[in-house]
Amino acid sequence: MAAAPASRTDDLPKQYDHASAQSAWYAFWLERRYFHSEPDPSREPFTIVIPPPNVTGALHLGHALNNTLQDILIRMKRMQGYNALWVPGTDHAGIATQAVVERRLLEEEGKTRHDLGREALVKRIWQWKDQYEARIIDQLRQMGCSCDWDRLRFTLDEVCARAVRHTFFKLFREGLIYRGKRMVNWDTLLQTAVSDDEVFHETVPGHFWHIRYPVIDPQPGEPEFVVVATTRPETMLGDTAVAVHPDPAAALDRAEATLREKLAAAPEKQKPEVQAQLDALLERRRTMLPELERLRDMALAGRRVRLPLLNREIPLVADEWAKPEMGTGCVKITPAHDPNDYEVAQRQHLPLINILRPDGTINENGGPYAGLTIEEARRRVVADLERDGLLAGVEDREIELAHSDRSKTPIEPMVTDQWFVRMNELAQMAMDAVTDGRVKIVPSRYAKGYLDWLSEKRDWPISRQLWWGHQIPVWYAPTATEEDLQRAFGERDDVTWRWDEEGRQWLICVREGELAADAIAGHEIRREEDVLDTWFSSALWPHSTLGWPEPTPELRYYYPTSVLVTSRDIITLWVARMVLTGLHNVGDVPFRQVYIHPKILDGYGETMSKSKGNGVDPFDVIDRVGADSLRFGLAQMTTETQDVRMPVEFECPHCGHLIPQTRENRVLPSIVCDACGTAFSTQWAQPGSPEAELPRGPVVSERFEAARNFCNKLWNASRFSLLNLDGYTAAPVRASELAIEDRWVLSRLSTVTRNVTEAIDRYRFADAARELYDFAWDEFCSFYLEMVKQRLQNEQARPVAQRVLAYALDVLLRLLHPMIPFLTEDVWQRLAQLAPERGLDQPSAAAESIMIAPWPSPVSAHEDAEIETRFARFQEVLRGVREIRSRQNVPPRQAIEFAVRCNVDMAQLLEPMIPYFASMAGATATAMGPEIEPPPLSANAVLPGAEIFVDLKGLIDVEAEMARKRKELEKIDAQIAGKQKKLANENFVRRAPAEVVDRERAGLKQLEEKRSAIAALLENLANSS
RNA sequence: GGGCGAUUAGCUCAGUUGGCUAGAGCGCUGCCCUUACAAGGCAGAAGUCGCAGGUUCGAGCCCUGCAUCGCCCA
Repeated sequence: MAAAPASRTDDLPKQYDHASAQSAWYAFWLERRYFHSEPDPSREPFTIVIPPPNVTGALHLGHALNNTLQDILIRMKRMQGYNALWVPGTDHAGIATQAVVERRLLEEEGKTRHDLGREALVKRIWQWKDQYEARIIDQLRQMGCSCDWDRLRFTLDEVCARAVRHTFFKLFREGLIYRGKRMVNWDTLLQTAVSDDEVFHETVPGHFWHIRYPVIDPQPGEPEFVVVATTRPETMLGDTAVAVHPDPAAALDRAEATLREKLAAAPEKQKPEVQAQLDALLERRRTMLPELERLRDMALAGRRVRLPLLNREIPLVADEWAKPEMGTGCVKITPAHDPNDYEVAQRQHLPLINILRPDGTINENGGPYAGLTIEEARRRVVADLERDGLLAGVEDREIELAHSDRSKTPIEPMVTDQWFVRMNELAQMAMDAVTDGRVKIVPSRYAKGYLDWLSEKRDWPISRQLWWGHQIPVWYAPTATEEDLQRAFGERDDVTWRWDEEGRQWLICVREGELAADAIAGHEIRREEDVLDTWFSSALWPHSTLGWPEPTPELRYYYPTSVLVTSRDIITLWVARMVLTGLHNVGDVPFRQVYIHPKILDGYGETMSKSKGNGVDPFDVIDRVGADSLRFGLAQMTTETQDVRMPVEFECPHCGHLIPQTRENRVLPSIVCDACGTAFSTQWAQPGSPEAELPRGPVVSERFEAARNFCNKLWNASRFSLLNLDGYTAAPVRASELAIEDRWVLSRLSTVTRNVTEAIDRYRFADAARELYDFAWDEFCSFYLEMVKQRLQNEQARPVAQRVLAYALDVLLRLLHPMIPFLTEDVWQRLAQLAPERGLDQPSAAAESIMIAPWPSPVSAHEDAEIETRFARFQEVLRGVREIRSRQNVPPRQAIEFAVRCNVDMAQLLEPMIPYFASMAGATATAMGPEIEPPPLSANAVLPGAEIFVDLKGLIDVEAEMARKRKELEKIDAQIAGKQKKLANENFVRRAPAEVVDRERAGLKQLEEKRSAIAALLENLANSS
């Protein structure tokens, strides 16, 4: 037998070196172009398009999870023989990216975007994009993602831009895109509209001002003033009416009825509170109703009030928006700056007066207040009202104030010109695709939110007042006639136009390229400056990345894609819109399935995000535990219903101490280690600041340690196998040559293969990971390797043992490869050197890389129930022997003897395992069978159908053993009592299924046997002491 | 206010069709540096399954209500 060359063992360290495996094998895969896919009609495609990460910043663990799951799917399908394509790319993320770059511009150079100008700012953002795209790609590669990098796309690149232009043009020509005035959330800092989902609400202390509006020519008996209340007094400059409820009595009745119901239903301790509300309402009715009804009559009579400060006459209108149970019962109407008031204005045909400039200062409609900021205007308006005696009072009040997510400044609602996509038919198409099953959402509960949201069919606002994005391809021609347009563009089918009644101008849309300012002779045209919402380009992602609108071979072959893997918060914003544009542009759904995975939360249950400071860079985890452990850990956590909660720690770079991350320290630029007292920096350290000079403390989580330990276990199991494959020869292995442990491990392997494949196919990643973890650790390592050791030392048995071991390891590595790509490839390549040809029936050359090796299939011929039963028995007895050894403190080195009392069948089952008791528990079996006489001084363990006696010849601590046995008896008595009670229940015996009753009876019998065995031993011990 | 989910050992989570004497990893305790692995081995302790009702022979699981937390929508 040849000794292993020294170099080989040196090459196999006792701990898995993830860093070297990662750098070596990713380069190898790239070099072999395994990630690349070309259309090939002879093979079935399996396609995933990446949810493109924002170039705003680097990836965190949420992205790591998302991409790990995609890679697991892609790698398994590739091994299964599909032509697997994973299209990578990034998203320009309009407002988010522009906002970061603008913020830095201001912080570092004190400049605004207007100082720089559009072209220069966009250039800067491209630089940012290049930097972060590279970073993101690097992160994905470090994680081992097998993306086809030749097909990398960016939502603003030429290919995607062309798809955007064609889509816009098509929708515009079909009349599905229109321009109109809408109430938007205006961010006065960034000077753009932001969508509802970019707005967060915060409760802030504020005031409630009561203002008197003088009634013009009040009739006798009528009040001289109408009092309104507002939290935003400066908006009065844009008031165009005051509203009062058309039937205040009925409205109060309804409010009263609601409160009475609530009172009846309220729990006792809340009753007083509700009662107080009711009393207040009744009081209000008594004191205020007559006045409100009088105001209502005045409104119907066309009475007007004078708007203070500006002296504008505005009508009193009757509208249900005025709530008699709230405030003064009257409400001022500012249609251009309040969404509800806007609706009132639509109903009552009131004019809109916009009082704001884009930067949030008051415009010329604000008269003497023009040019002031909102805050200044508010102070002046309040002061002036007070001077004129028109301020009726001020209350302190908490108000829910909308803030922009991007700039963190208060949102001003404002009516502006915006562009929209008409959703009616498009939304219906997208709904149908899910209801009729062309798109399957997994888990299915998420389909509800998708359908509910689409069913509202709200038009999609697509314009953004930004510079970073796809500029809307529309030119305005306010002076031209239709004849002019006809003359200029009548010959072109790539130009289309439409009359904008509201803006009194022609809108001209061009499919590609630009229109010159003098494209229409004698008229000047001007391009729309707004850009499209980022989601407009993301919505096209599954087909734009494949080359649409060109009828490319890729589009024909890979579309529809197989599955989209994403997180639930963008089901509506993104998934729904992809379905809709896919159907409209290509005529088919973009993907067959949508898999929604969990979110990663921090220790407080908050979503992980960079901006919050609780984001974890996958690099930190990879650096500490390796990409394989990161991936396997994430897969283990991906369960069906639960989000992943992950408390994280800072690792002190000086002493390695872990400091839990808290809400307080997670935003600090530097932290002082509480173990060694030395400071280190965090992700918040500004470049150039003193903190940035400190060594950086990575953020890590203990939750990856189990996966790390597992990878190390696998490494060592592989190491053992490799060290024992010297002299390996390939040859067919006949069934008759297989040892018990071979047959057992092959049987288990087949079952595991089936379960893992099914679990991954059903997106049950945690199940698949657990199946592999348990098998690899508890069966392959703890039993198979332990048992095969003996045969590997034996000249005769060695060749077959090596063949089975090489085969079993080979299959296990392949099953693990999608989750643990680097380690499995590393071992695969080493295995190839020792055992290049592997297999049981017909050994053949192994694939040159595990990445392209075939995915294992279950082998029914290997599944053997009898062997598995025998093993289960053996494992139980082994555990019994070990337990006695441990509880009697018999040192591991000291040999012991044991006997098993059991029936003949079981004795036969156990007989062949006798050598393994010796090697695995240091125990010699002296006898097995029904007629065993226990040694005089022994400890026992009672199993179903077997009793184990370990001969302790004077070593035994009798008192301890007796105490232990008494305790055990108590426990069993309780269990027996439970079962007896159950079986005494006639209802149970009569109504439960027979098999359940039988099982209970058998269980009781077993317990009783166990009880008497223990009682007998106790007596024996008592006598012998 | 509406919808979806969660609540199981100190921590992080499994638990399929109701049959459970409720499992795992980490942590904890005891023994062991046994030539694959101390990131390991063997053994052990630890749970009123959020609370209150209900259905059922039987509930961690099904139903109702409540509490707390999270997400989405208004």
